[in-house]
Amino acid sequence: MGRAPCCDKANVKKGPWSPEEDAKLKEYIEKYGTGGNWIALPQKAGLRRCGKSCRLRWLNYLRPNIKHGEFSDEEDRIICNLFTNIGSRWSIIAAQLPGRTDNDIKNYWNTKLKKKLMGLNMLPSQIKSHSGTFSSLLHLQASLSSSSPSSYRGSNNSTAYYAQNRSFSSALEPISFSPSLLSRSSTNAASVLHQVHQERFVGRAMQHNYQVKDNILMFGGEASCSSSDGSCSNQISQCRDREYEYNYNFFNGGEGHQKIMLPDGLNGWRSEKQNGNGIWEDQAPLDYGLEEIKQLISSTSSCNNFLFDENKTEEKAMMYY
DNA sequence: AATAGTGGCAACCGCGCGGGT
DNA sequence: TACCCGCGCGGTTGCCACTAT
Repeated sequence: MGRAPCCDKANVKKGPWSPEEDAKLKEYIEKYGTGGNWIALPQKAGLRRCGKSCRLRWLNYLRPNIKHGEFSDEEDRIICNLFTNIGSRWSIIAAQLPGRTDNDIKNYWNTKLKKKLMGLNMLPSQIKSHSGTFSSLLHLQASLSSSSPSSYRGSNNSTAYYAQNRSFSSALEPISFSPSLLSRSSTNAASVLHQVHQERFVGRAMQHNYQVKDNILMFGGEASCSSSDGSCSNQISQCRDREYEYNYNFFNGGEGHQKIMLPDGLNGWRSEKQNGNGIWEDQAPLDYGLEEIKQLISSTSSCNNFLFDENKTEEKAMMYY
C-alpha cells in the first residue's frame, strides 16, 4: 500500500504559479511566517496549492536574498569541487553558496556546468569506455586520488603533494567546510560523513561502514566490526566525536599516522601498510592501468584547470575527502 | 512562415528521516 | 516499540523560449 498523499490532489492547483499566488504566499509568510507547518499553510494563506508546492515556491523563488542569473567562476569552482567530493548533495552544496538554491545548482550543473566540463576535456571514447555517468567518473577520480602514488604517503604534507601533482590530483583540492555546512543539513554530520565516504570510495553499489579500531580506520561491514571486546559502536562514536580531526588525519596520513583500509572503488579491497622506510604502500595494486587512470583523471581535470585558482591551495581548517 | 529539435528552468514526485505520540 | 506525519532531499518531468532547418 502506498503512502497517503500529502494533500487532496483533486482540489489542488498544479503548474506554474501566477503573480497573484506568489503575492499571496509572500505576504502571508512575511506576516505570519511558515508556522512550522507547510501542509496547513496554503489553506491559511488562501491558496489552492499543496503545502509542498508552497514550500518549494518560497524556498526556490520567493524568499529574500535569492540570487538569480549567471554563476560566477568562483561559484563554478565551488560547485565542481564539492560535486567531485560529495556527489549530488545539492542542499549541502547550496549551503556553501549564499543566495543559491539546491534546485538552481542542480539545474545549472545538469544543463551547463557538466557539459562545460565534458566539452573541455572528455573525449567521447573515454566516456564510453567507462560506461558510467559523469558523476561516477568523478567518484572514480576521487577514489583513485585517495589511492594516489605511494611516493607521497610518507609525507605529512599533502598540500605539497597537491601542489606538485595538480594535474593528477585534480579532484582532491582540499575543501574547507564551515561547521554550518553540516549543521544546516537535516542529516547529522556523522551521517553525512558516512555517506560521503560511501560515495568517495565505493564506485559501485556497495554499502560500507567504517570504524576506528586501535587507531586504525577501517571500512567494511561485520568483518571489520569484529572487535574482540565488542566495543565496535563505541569506536564509531569516538570517531564521530573527532570527525574533524579524524578526517584531517585520514587523508593527510598525518598526525596519529592512522592506517586505513578502504574499498578501492573498482576491484575490491585495498589496504595499506607502512614499509621499513616509513613509506605507505598499497598492499594490492589496482587492476586499472595507471596510465589509463591518469588519463581519466587528467581528462576531468578541467574542474581545476579552468576554474581553480592555483593560489588557493593553502587552506586552514580543512577536511580532506 | 512553419515545424522540429534543443536547452533551460520551474515544478512535481516519491522516498527516507526524524520527531511526536 | 510501532506508527503517523511533516519536512527535506534528489531525481525526474513538463513547459516554454529559442534556434536550426
